[in-house]
Amino acid sequence: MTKFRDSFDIKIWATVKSIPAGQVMGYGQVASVAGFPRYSRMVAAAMGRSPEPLPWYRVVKSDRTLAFKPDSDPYREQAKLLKKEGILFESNKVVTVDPDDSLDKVLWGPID
DNA sequence: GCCTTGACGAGAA
DNA sequence: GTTCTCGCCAAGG
Repeated sequence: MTKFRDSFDIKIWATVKSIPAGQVMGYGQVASVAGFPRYSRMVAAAMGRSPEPLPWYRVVKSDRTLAFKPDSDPYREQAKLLKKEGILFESNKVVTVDPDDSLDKVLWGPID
């Protein structure tokens, strides 16, 4: 018998892993895409429980700032990984290569 | 069973 | 720009 959390975690992990490099998603967005609207807070908990390394650093808050405290180690860790993906910062906010960051564009590519 | 806690989200002042 | 309040939902004490 599967607990709610088990199936939830699986979906969340799958969704996080589906985020393209150089692209970021909000917690609420991840939850929604995974099929669990309004479970933004649980997304954070699910990531902490992940048995395998996830691109968790591609998940940021809805206002595009990082979820950790700016002076914490995890914050610096995430910032480092993001930069490695080509994502930069501006006033503590992540900046993707596409300001209009729609996943469609990333997945389908720019339409000439 | 109640209260607090979160890697949250959104809106108001 | 900041700080507060409220909504959200499972987990842990």
